[in-house]
Amino acid sequence: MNWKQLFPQFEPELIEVIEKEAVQRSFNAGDIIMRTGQYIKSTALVLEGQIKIYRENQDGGEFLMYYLGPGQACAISMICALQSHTSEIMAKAEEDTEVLMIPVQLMDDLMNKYKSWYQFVIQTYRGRFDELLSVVDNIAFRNMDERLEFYLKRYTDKTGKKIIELSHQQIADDLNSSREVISRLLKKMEQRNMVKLHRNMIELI
Amino acid sequence: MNWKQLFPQFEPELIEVIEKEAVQRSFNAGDIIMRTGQYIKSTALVLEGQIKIYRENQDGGEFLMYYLGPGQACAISMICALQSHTSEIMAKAEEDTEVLMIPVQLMDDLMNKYKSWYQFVIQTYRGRFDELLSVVDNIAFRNMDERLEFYLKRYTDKTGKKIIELSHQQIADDLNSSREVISRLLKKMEQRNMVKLHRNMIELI
DNA sequence: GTAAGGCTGTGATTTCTGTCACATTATGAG
DNA sequence: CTCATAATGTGACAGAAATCACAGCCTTAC
Repeated sequence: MNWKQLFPQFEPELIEVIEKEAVQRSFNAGDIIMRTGQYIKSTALVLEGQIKIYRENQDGGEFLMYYLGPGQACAISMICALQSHTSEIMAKAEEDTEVLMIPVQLMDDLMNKYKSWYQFVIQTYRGRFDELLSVVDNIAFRNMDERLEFYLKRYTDKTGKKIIELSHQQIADDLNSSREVISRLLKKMEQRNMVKLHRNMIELI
Repeated sequence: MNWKQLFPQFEPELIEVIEKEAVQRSFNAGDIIMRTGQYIKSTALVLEGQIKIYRENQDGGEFLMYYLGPGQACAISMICALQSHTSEIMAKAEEDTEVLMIPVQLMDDLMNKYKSWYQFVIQTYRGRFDELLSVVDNIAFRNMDERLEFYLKRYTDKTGKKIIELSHQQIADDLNSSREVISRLLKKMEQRNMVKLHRNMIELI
């Protein structure tokens, strides 16, 4: 696939460098791409698929922070990379995913030489920061019903589809809640004609 | 005061530029430095005092995200600045505060010309991002008692003092909880010999 | 077809937190 | 000193959400 279309803002010289230095990798749905505590050796540009960025606690609870789709990059890996820190988050392929791995060592150089890369990094930071802010807003100020609605909306916004292919358990995990609670809330939403429930699938109306 | 000591990593040329272009401003304890929705015209370097960065919801709830002390800068204003966005957060002087305001227009230039500035921005991003992450962790995974302990610990870490001069109400606001809940939890902590309670003051043991 | 296992629905119960109501105590202004 | 006000203590209750228990139901493998 022609990855350049996903990053039209990149200048030709930058594209050349990336083509020369970056490595394309594939992940299957469910693969862990990065785990907490692991050293970060490269920054990933997403070409295809979806990557789920989440936080894990000691009891195995997974808390969704955001998704990365085609044309996006992991802000954390860019920051960590620049100072060779370890990862504070987990990244998992939600679907089969293609990424372009750019070695850490290049970061500084790219930042200095290519305006379009610099802009991209800044923009990525800002985007992720804003997403984190809205996550904080939600858990700080909202009840589970509103958080669930936000979650579903974000999911469909991201994928473009009105169909959400997730079990109640998966949603509960992402929201750090429990399956029963999510089931009940979804039932209420169905009664209010906001969704239609099927097995492993929720239809937004 | 000699602000350069606070930023020893800055190169001489950078210091010169800042001295020429930046404006020093004072805020009194309680002053709002920036509010949600406001345009950002400059980035602030904190010289003295503490600035509280928080998120406000429609009902007036204030949710503390983190503090900025001497030698630190507002990451959000750096990001917003670069794209002339509006602020997503509130900033309030917790104590009497001195800041150095650097006009937005300079940002790009500083980033390109001064390695030490670039490093500083990156480092600031990473620091704030990490703080936000631990905030998310806390509200997502922890109960109020643990969040309170974390809050108190963070406060003393920040100020270096073992004395916390806040009313229960103020703490409740920061944690988006209620005064009674905080009072009760503090009482429990006192019974477990973790703190001593006084009026408008908590002593950590 | 049938058995097993993964989903989903639902009631009962408990825990945590927020809210209301009001008592008590400390502080500072006059 | 005295009173007004702010801060704190505490009981009672309400609501949201977590947990437990279990019953159907849909797939898939065999």
